[in-house]
Amino acid sequence: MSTPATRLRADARRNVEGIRTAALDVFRERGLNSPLEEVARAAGVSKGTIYHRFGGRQGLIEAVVEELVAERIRGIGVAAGEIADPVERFEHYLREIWLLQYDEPAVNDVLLRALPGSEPVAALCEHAAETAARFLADAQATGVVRADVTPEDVDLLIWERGIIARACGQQPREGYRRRLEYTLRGLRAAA
Amino acid sequence: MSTPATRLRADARRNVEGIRTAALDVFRERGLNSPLEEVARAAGVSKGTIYHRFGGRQGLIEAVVEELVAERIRGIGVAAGEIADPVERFEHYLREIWLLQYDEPAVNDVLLRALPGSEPVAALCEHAAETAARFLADAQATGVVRADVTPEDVDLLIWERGIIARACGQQPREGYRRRLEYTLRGLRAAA
DNA sequence: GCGTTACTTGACGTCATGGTCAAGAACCGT
DNA sequence: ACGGTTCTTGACCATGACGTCAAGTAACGC
Repeated sequence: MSTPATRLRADARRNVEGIRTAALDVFRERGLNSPLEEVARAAGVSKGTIYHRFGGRQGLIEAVVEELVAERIRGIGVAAGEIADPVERFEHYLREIWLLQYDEPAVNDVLLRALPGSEPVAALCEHAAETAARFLADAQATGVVRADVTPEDVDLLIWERGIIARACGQQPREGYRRRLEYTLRGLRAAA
Repeated sequence: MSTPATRLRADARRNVEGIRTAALDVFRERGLNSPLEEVARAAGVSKGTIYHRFGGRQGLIEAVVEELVAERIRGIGVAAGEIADPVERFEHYLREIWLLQYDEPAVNDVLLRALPGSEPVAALCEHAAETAARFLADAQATGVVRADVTPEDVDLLIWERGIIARACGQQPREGYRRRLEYTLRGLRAAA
């Protein structure tokens, strides 16, 4: 949709942009399962137009996922990568991902792999999982993080947080954050 | 419904029992939000009958919640109460509740307070929360469990597990169990 | 300006769920 | 075995979502 083979008419271009913007808003607020009619209303078009322009929910998601979440997930990986201490790096990465899951419900719809068949989304998950695995291995090498934690455990801890954050509703961020630390602390080897 | 003012007709009594049994099955399998039509089918009656006999989902739940989960939740409290070591007692209680949440999806619908306005269900939650708080306080008194953990934290840790267990799907029990230990370990004070 | 074509609309069909109720079936006392 | 009463049924309405398409509207090229 970004560089169409045949140039779009002016109103169509306007609408595509409007829908993208509206989708960012609505998806941020309510997650990727929001009714498309909601997006349509916010964009001031009818839902038929969304189907025309994006082919349905999947296409729409793929059109906004980069701006919506991919950048931020990758940003966290990069920021963590700059931390020298492996344990701190690993824990910082996990903590930030977990907080992002709280702050952006849409992240969970991606991380929960709730969108089978979407190549860009799958790639994003893959990338996040690999980053986590790398950081985990480094952190375990120091002996501070338990050796019996598997990369799959980390994936699932992220998955679990996604489920929680999605259901979080009005839970205060501070308590959520504090409970993250319990799990993080539990990943360390006994002293 | 257990001791009706006016004696029920034979077919009605038969149906009430059939519906209760079917509800136990269906609720165990799919949680307390299963379509009532499902229960009706399993009981070999039509859904109208359920509305007649139990007044709707809420009434039906109240009619089975005792057998479905209350007994087991209380059982865990009692069993834990017999453990002498406060830390072990606290951890055992939490672990068993968490596992029950995995094993019986219906427990979560109760513990998640997803049934506003149901007195017996609310009482059950209350009881579980109080038990947990008591065990927590004892465990903290030994200095082994972090002093900054609040009873509300424990409530919410249980709540979080409920959300997770409910979404768990095909996740293997063993991994679920292992990840519980991370959190449990995280509740202990640093050594 | 005007015809052609791209674009948009919103009503429609569908599905899954919750809940209701008039009409018919089953039971029970006599 | 029959009448009155209790009980059950399943069609019915409502809601809220998805996805489609014929018909109407608006932009573009000339």
